[in-house]
Amino acid sequence: MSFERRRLHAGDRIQMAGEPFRRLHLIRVGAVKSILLSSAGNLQMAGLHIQGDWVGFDGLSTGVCACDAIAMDTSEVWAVHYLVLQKTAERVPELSMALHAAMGRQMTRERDWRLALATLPADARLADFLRHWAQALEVRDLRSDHITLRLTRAEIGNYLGMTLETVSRSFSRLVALALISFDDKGRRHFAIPDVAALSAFVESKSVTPSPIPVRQRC
Amino acid sequence: MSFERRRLHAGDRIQMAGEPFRRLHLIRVGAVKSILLSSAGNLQMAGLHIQGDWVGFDGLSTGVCACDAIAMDTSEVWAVHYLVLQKTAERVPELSMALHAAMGRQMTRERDWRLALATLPADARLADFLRHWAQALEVRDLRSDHITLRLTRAEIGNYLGMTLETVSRSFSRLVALALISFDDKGRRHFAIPDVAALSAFVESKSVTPSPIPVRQRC
DNA sequence: CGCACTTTTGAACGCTATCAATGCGTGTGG
DNA sequence: CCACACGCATTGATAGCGTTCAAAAGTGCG
Repeated sequence: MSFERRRLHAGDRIQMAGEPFRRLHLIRVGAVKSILLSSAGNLQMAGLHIQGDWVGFDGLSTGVCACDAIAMDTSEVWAVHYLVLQKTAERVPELSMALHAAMGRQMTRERDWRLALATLPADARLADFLRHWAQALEVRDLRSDHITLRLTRAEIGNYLGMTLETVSRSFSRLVALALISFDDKGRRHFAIPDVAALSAFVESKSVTPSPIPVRQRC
Repeated sequence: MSFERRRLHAGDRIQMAGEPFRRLHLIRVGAVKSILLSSAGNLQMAGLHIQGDWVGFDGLSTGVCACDAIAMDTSEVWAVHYLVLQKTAERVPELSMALHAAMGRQMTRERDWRLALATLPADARLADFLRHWAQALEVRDLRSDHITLRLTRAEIGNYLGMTLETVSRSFSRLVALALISFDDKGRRHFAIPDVAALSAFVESKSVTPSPIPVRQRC
């Protein structure tokens, strides 16, 4: 099976909304964001992907790429034609199952984010976002102590469903609580001194609107 | 490949959180809800599935079922062992690709819901929910004029990220706007006189917090 | 009929959006 | 080199939407 290895710079586009779906991309190095053009004509953050994630599943069902995918940093991705991957997977069950597992992971993550949006107030939502980002880096053996987020406040807010002002305020409050600290290098570089404390903060702020009674009527 | 055909009554459980992942379920008739036990010990609506949807993808990545899946109504599901499905898919590419397409659809839907939570106010969120539900029924050639939602206000609110009081108020406002109307049979039966009007309402209320400037810096 | 659960509606509070002004960092041209 | 402009980030004041607390009405079932 032939992977095409591509090196990318920040801003390079991996796929474009509207083009026919042919390839999947496995991210090896760096980070990629998916941008979706909403019906209202606005750009929306559709997803964030880093090392080990696949990009392109959005075209599987319709045959057309649904979103732009743009490198956020100097990156390396492996592109593979879906049909080739499919053919190979027929002979290599492990590959097929690994692909399924990757898709399952992505579904789970997407669902968890939906739940986070539904249950967390602004501060906790940002904290949860930063925590997951740090954890994702850690799992991949990347340095997770000093983190650089190559996103504007507007993009973060768009992803988290809050205004850029609220993002900024939440950052300030998290700093005030010493749950994060900004680097000298600018307001996009920060550190998480105590991940456990950050997690505890998220948990403590989690509220369930309309808790479902355990005593199920159905 | 052997599907096991199962008939279910409201409240019957298809899978249980924590049990080892072995089977996927294809819903043929009826509707199923997925319930997740959150870290705070609360029950959360994880997903809603109807005819044509697969249930069980949540176990793909970890090997363990993440949520309970419970029939909301008299239903029929086809259960299939994942490993058997996998073996069969090696011989039948169409099956493999259909499965991928189904997973892609589910991912897209999950992402769309996340965006809806991020951009729609309460009334529009409920309207969008009802609209999608009606459309899902219509696509499957089920009657979509008079709809029965076998969910409590608390469950709807939990799914949409709002309190049950707000759900109730939003229902009332949608009725006042004549975008929906309650049936005589109770407050869980309703009709959508004009789907287009409902869609227009959702669109009109859609606001993008922190719009991303089209002029991308990256 | 009475009880438990669900739904509706009201009033007050709090969180987040909105509008607005200021500060910061970078690149450009005088 | 500095002034300036531009985009991004921060912070403040105010308003609005949704939550919270509370009470009452509707629904289903033994």
